Amino acid sequence: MLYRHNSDELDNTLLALADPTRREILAHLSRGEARVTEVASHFPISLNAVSKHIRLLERGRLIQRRIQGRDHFLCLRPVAIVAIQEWLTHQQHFWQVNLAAIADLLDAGIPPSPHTSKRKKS
Amino acid sequence: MLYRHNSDELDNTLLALADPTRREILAHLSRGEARVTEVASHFPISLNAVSKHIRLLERGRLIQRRIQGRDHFLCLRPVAIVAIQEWLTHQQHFWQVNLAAIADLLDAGIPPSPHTSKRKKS
DNA sequence: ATTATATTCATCCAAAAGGTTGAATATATG
DNA sequence: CATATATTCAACCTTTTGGATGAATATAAT
Repeated sequence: MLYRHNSDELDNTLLALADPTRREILAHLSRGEARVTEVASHFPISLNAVSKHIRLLERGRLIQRRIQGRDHFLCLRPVAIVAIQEWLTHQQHFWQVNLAAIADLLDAGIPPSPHTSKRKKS
Repeated sequence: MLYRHNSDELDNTLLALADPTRREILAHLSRGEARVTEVASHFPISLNAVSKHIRLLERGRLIQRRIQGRDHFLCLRPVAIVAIQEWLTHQQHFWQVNLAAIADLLDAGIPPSPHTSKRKKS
């Protein structure tokens, strides 16, 4: 990625989501704000490991931190999710065109060639 | 991630999306299927690098490959996108509750405190 | 003032990502 | 056959992840 350092925001958001522990942290925070130690207590990994996950979630703009004394309260920050959904919706425009084309072929009785559709191996 | 190896599918899909080159590859494929070399010609990196990106996109179930002679034709595979959107929608249910709470506070004239949520920290 | 709690920082490690180059493997084409 | 093309495989390098542990820092409580 030496030749491209725009779109970092979406990168960071998607990367932060691409880990089951971090998604679980988000799920916990969806039930209300919590301190770092509270969050960490639900995971079999070290507090420090959770602290690192939280940093990545912040980098992805998925959570935010409010420091009060020695406690760091975390809460969700839904802005980034909207950005992802916008991107997905934009992509899906093309993808659904693709899907529609496949459906048309099937509808016309053309046998599904190995590429255009593997459609439900069901 | 020694303690958790379920949910790998979503992991692989999101990780595959968390790179601008790979998202550009998807954008190219959204305009129709293409061979590996055709895709690679649009990027300033080596063919091998693109080949690796393609492997990650396959692992994320975002594209599929049809081999015809020496040519490998790639096309989009929208299934995974649906999985992501389902996950996002499920999450957003909670997140929008959170947003609604913030909106309520603002509506009541409470100044936006840095943490955006003074809901029961009991 | 001392101790306990909450959190990060620093370091280390193994594995993976993202890139390179060079070789191998098919498959077309002359 | 010989050669060119399409693609992957195999190393290698550097940076980042995801984990661990131990030390540092800041704040709270006794």
